[in-house]
Amino acid sequence: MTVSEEEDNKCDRVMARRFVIRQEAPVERHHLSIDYAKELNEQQYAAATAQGGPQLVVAGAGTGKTRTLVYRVAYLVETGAPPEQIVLLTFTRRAAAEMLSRASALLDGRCRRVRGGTFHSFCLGILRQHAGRLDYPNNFTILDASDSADVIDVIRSGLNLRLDRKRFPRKRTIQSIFSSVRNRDMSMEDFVEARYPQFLEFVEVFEQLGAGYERYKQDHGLMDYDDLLIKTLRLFSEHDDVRRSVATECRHVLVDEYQDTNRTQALLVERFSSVHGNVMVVGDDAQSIYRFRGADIRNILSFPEMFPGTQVLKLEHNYRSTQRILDLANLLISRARNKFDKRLFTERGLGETPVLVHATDSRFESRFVSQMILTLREEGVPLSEMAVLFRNGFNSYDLEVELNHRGIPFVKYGGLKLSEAAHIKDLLAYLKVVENPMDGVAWNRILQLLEGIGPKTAHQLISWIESASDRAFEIDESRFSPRYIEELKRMFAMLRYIRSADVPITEQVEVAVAYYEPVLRRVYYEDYPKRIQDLEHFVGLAEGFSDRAQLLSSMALDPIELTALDTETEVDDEPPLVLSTIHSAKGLEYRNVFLIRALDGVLPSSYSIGDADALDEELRLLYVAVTRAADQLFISYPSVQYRRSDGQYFTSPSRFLVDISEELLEPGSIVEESPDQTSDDRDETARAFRGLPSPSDSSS
DNA sequence: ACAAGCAGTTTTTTT
DNA sequence: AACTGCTTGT
Repeated sequence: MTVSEEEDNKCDRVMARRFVIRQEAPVERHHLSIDYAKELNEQQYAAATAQGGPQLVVAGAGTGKTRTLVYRVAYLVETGAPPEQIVLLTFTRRAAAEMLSRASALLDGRCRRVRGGTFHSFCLGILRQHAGRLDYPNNFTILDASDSADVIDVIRSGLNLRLDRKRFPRKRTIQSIFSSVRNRDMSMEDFVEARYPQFLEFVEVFEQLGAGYERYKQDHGLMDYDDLLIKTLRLFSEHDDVRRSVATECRHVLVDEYQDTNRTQALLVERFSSVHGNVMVVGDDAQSIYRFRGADIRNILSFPEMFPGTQVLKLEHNYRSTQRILDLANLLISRARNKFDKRLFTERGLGETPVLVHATDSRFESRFVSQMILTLREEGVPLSEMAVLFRNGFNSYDLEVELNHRGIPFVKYGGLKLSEAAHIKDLLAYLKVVENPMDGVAWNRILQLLEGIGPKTAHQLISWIESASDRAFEIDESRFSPRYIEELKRMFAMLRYIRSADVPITEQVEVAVAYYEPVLRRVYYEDYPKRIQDLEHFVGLAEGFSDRAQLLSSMALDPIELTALDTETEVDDEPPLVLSTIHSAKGLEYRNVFLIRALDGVLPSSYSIGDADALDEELRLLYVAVTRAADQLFISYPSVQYRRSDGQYFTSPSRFLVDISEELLEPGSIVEESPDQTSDDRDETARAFRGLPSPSDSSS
């Protein structure tokens, strides 16, 4: 590690460093097993076979971005890059896995060893190796957003704030403020002033809380999502030898969805590629939809400045959608305040005009969607080639009931995650304290599940556990109240067993579940059967992991959708219909797309009204939804909705959709045939909906 | 002093 | 469904 030192001082401005890379000798085409020029269009070919150096690929929706990246990986491997030195950073684990399996299929598995994943998981791997350099134990545990909020809550109660009846923000809000500030290079004060002016008086308290939060994590071996990125960056700047050795192993860095990276991620990309200088980022400024989480559109716009010598490539030929869908998409995006001078074109033909369907209420909307889906399936469209999209996870509850009722199998992406359900969090907490006995949040959770232990006692017990870390999991009977001592002993016995060597991970989970089940029955006496089912699924899931640490980090970084489990167990041969938030549908395509709840206040979200930038992002979100559709797009909205406070109320359709000409977006209404007109009148499904009205029946 | 239970409020989007 | 604040019970 001393070798590096004399060079270090010369180049402390890492950002400006430029490396000249000798280009690899051009490879003649007949040596390659894939005919890239034939498989790709001219623009895609240029991107896939580009030589080293920084490359920015601006790719509109449906222009074969994924395909290009897949061929890029194959090309790099074929032309001699060691697969394990190619790093493919994507937005979700799912995306990485899909791309790598497609690339592997092209080259008989030779791409298997390509490293791929999210920024967070890639950084986790680096940190696990070098945590010691940051005074962290290498078995540090990861806090998800609600764990962080719990830590913040602990700090807050420790601070003994005198609030004189002023409303202090909820722990969740504070957590998101902290995260936003750290992801944005902004001062706490500026951010709070801009986003939460009502809390401006608390800025000092926030600063104090934030400092306490950082200290607590450091002292207890905990990292939150932001730490995974920020601490990696810090590791690199404080230990240049680490930066160099990591970057040496990153011969080619490929980044998907670059428009949704934040400042930290952009800096990480720069560090990763700081030895070889081969970095290709792919993105579409029109599809930037993660501003709320710190994504900075300037990353993609100023990429060429950050990486001098960047070659910019564009993909504009859309292969996904028919022209009428693109016409609508182009119109929508042209109304964004920041105009994007990109116009998608297709050779797929005109196709069907997108429809805007008005439903009287959400039940009608659900019935319309289910009925159309059944009709389309009868016409030969597989369920899995159709998707229902919506703004918020809970927008599909009505529809889910209807789909269950009709026996239509579905998976939902973007709803509640398995690891976010309270009972799974409880179970994971047992494993977490065993993995990291300093994890006070996890202790707090499981201690309060015992009868007779509330916040105060839990707090005392945790202080005792922390001070006795060497004798952790042993109990000295005399110190504890007889009210809960027996329960406590039972729990510690269970934890000691899980902790003992040579217990396979599945057995650890089984033991924890066996212990936890009676607790669950008591705490969730109202709805425990469903929760017990989830636990059983979870036991099965544990089999896929080699050890506890792996299971825990995977649960934090790659959460499993709660509903995905239900459908997995059904012995349905038919791949299910997809329900998804628009965010989770990013990068995917479907033949038929239903966008439901296209209401003002939902899409655009009521939170964005009054903020021009936020509204713009909602518009891009709509653009993303529209461009998922290949063949047909149905947008629908109910004109009456419920609200707990004032019952039913009238709604208005999304402001983005009201003034669009009927040429581009055809209005439709739902007609219910009276039951006696049909042969099978008792059957609900026999009532036909006419989703696509002929011009004559638009009388209502 | 602390735990537990009840009622009313509040929910974006995600690693 | 989860969180907060309030009341009651030990």
